[in-house]
Amino acid sequence: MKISKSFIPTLKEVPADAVVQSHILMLRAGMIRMVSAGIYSLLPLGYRVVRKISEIVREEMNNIGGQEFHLPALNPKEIWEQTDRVNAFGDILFHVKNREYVLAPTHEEIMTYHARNVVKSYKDMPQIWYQIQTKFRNEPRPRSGVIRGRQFLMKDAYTFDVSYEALDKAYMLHDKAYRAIFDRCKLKYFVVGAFSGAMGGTGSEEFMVKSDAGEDTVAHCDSCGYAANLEVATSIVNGKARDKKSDALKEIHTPDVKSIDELCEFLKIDETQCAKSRIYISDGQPVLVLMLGNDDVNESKLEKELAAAVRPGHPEELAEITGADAGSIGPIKFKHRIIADNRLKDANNLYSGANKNDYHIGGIDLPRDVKKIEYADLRTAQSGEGCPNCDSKLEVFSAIELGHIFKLGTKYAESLGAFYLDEKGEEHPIVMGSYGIGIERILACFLEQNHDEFGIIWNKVIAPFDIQLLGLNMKKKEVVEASEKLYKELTTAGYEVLFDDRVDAQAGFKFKDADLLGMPLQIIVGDKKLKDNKVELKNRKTGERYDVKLGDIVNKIEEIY
RNA sequence: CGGAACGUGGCGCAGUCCGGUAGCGUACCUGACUGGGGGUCAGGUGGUCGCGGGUUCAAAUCCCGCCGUUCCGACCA
Repeated sequence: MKISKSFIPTLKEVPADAVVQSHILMLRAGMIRMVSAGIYSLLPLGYRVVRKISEIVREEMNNIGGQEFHLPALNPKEIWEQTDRVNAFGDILFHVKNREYVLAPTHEEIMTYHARNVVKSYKDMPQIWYQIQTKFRNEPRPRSGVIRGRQFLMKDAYTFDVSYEALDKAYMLHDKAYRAIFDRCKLKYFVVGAFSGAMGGTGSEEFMVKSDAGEDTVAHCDSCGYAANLEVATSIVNGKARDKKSDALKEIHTPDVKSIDELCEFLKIDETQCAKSRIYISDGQPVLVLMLGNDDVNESKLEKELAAAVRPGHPEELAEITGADAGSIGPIKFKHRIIADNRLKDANNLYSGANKNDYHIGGIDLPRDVKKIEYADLRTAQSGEGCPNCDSKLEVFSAIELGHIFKLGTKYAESLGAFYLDEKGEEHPIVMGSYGIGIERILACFLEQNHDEFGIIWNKVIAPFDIQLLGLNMKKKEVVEASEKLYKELTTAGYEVLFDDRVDAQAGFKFKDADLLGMPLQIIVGDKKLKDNKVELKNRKTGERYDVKLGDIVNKIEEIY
């Protein structure tokens, strides 16, 4: 393709609205333009990449026996009411104003609609159905360019099986296909979900990429692959060792001491001698949560432990419940439920609040002084702590969710009436799985991982073109002739070539554009080297340059590409 | 939905406090020169200053309302 005849609007300056690297690069390289918040047009260069990514996804889905559909994005609302998902999605679901239609945010309903009354026998299964299609979600806050949009491309797949055992197989196939897809796209990714090699796992796995632009926080171990959302992540940290001798309880006057740090400073003690108190309200009842030192309470873990939603107590509530303000609260004489983090298990000689302003209590022996205490894992894991699966250290960072595979079960089959008959003629609901991949997210994640200060660095798999051919001075006849000839030769040899044939652009301009657009190889045709019958071949990633004789160019490319 | 910032030729910004000729860089058009890291010179095109209302002799500028975009938070099947 010749640049002089193409629509590739590159930008020299960084657009004010773009913050994350992938977004900046897509805008600067002329791949996308925003139409409205979270709504983007893919320009020709961007769409070429999206098509290449889609083709890889398609091949790997077909490899595991998937059959491609193309379903409507416009759905009758009635079907969504049958599964109660008009309610479940709430404001996220787009509604059409002049018909009883909704814009589909996903396609469990429609796929199940097609399966019901058609997939009637155990002989009809297994089935793997998928599509690559536009989804619509009224995100309250679109952000990070294409990473979180109101309209986006998703590969969504659905499996139909006779049993949970058969579903496990379908799930495994998708796990395999997803790894193949992300490997082929050369993404550095990891998998979150308790999938420790044993069959089944938890029934859900997320494929993620580390990125500051990510919206999830995860703990990950590079050496064994352990990965978990921070909401559930565990880590190995020492508890408070029990001292041989327990001191007696003693009340200490601690004026104006509010935080653990201030308490340690005031009493010249270590924070691991302190039990931090937090009051939460759950089901209208107060709960005292004790943490060792400055450990953070993980509210998700607490909610799981209590099997109910929690919220921190308001200042007025704290005074009413304990008789003291935050900073002076503790377990001694506390009249309600007490849960302590596992690090405090059976600890003694602890300092904590006295439930009396400006006083703390020392010498607390939990088994001796706090009879009705429960223990649980309530802390938030931190970088540098021990991996729960191996001897290595955890790292905590934010990440982007690229794909999700999920064992659905029979929920949709039951609510939409998709049943089949088994060998004995008995009726059962079809057992389903659901599997998604964000297509633009693959693109964004790739860019997050593959760029430098000058621009994009594509690999050959998803690059929009293999080669950018630069005719430096297109007013010189020799340069025009040589580069036009190379363009034909390379195209004939099967390479996709973006030919910078612009007459009015200076050499420097073309170099900058080529580095920004980032095709794996650049061929530079200038009159100086042409005098020796040579052109320059540049590797965008490594920066290596080769002077190559005109007749050898295809051979040289085959050698290094 | 809560907090904050911004909105001025295609893009990046100044001007707003203190009301009075819309400005700079870049891009674009014409011509000449230049031709290996976003080139030089000369001459040009292009703006309802987000929208609506108000104050005023006069509003990009002051006041009120709305809209849009971005960031932080909440939310995220």
